[in-house]
Amino acid sequence: MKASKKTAIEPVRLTRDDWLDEAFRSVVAGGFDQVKVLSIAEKLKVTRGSFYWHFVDHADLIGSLLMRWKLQQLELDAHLQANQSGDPIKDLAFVVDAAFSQAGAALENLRFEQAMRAMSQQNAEAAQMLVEVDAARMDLFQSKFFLIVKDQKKARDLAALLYLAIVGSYQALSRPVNPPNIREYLQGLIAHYLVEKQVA
Amino acid sequence: MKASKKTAIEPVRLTRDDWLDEAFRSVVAGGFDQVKVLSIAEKLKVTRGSFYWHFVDHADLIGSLLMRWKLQQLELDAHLQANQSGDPIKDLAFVVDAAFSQAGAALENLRFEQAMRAMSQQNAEAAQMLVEVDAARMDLFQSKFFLIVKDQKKARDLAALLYLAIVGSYQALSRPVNPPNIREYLQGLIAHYLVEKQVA
DNA sequence: TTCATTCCATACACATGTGTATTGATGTGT
DNA sequence: ACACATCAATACACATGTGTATGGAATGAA
Repeated sequence: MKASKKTAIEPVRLTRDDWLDEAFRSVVAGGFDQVKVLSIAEKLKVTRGSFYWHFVDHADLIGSLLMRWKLQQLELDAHLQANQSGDPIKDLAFVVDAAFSQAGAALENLRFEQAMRAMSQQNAEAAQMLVEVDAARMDLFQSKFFLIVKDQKKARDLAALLYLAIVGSYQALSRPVNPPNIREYLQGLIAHYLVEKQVA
Repeated sequence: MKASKKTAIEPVRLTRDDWLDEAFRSVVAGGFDQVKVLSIAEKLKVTRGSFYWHFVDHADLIGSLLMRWKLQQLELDAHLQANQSGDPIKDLAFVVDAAFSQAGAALENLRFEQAMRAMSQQNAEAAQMLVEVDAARMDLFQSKFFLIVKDQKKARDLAALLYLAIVGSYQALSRPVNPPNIREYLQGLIAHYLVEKQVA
């Protein structure tokens, strides 16, 4: 009975990713301004001595968090772009579905992105990453619409309208203007108000 | 030479609104988390002794700021609703124009609203005010569209699409997906992609 | 002038946050 | 067993922020 203390909470050694995960949750809960080394340490049940071994400073944590998010989003976009079916309208519906499927299981990603957009005014690094991610998503939308309307300008217009509406719905989550069935809602708009009238 | 020091900056007594104005600028610059009594006092060239005379505490400042914004926005909405021309399409263009005219002279209002949406997750008071303001704006949009499409559901759909796109463009300001001529851009979308196809 | 009101300065106590330096504990290979 | 590397605790210095208590200067009314 001298070896392990047999505590219910095993005192595992933390990794850099453990800190990033917990920091992510802090951003989701209260924005980037609430990412405090001290409070995260408490949630991880360690002291700040651990943090300053895994990270050089606070800026290191934020920067790593941003980079991880960006790579994640670009990978997701590439994955969607690879999964092409024959029907562009079906693809668009699937993309919109993917954009909101995050809201189901983990709407944490939406909260994080909202926090990033709020911070992008002061943080040039975050602003730059949003530019990249937005551009990648827009290109995907545009490519789908192009297969329908056969016109790059029209395709870009429709892509911008749809994408801005999605971003807007991220901001207005659970409000009257943003019904719970926003996903089917936008998909209906694609089918009826945008696409059908165009091909007609 | 014993009376006034003849300093270039006259040492005026501040009002409660002076503090609110400066706090507003702080929100625009760095979000609600950057609204610090100390930093605002420096900008006003006074000490915090002044603040705690005009306000009971920090929460009092934030609450008053939110209330002032809400009343301002609802008044603006009512004003737009009163100025009805005969042509609903012209009215819609004017409303969109008004939504972005703020971005010209003072895009401060957009920054403030963005900060409010970011904070609305943690601040129930801010969330409630956004609900009211969003609803008022939506009603205005819907009433205009109804005069065109003569159908409440369709009108609400189109109003939601346009409003969410506007909110989205607030978030993506000065990014590739949001061209500088976003105003004419959306107005063109109204005229061609939405309205024309509907009445046809 | 006198006096009270209005507005601000100053000093204090307290809390929370970062960052560094040092020590301590827990493996892991040899 | 030993040495070494890995990870975390502790203690310290420092900065920034809120809130309170109290004194002081300017303004207006009597």
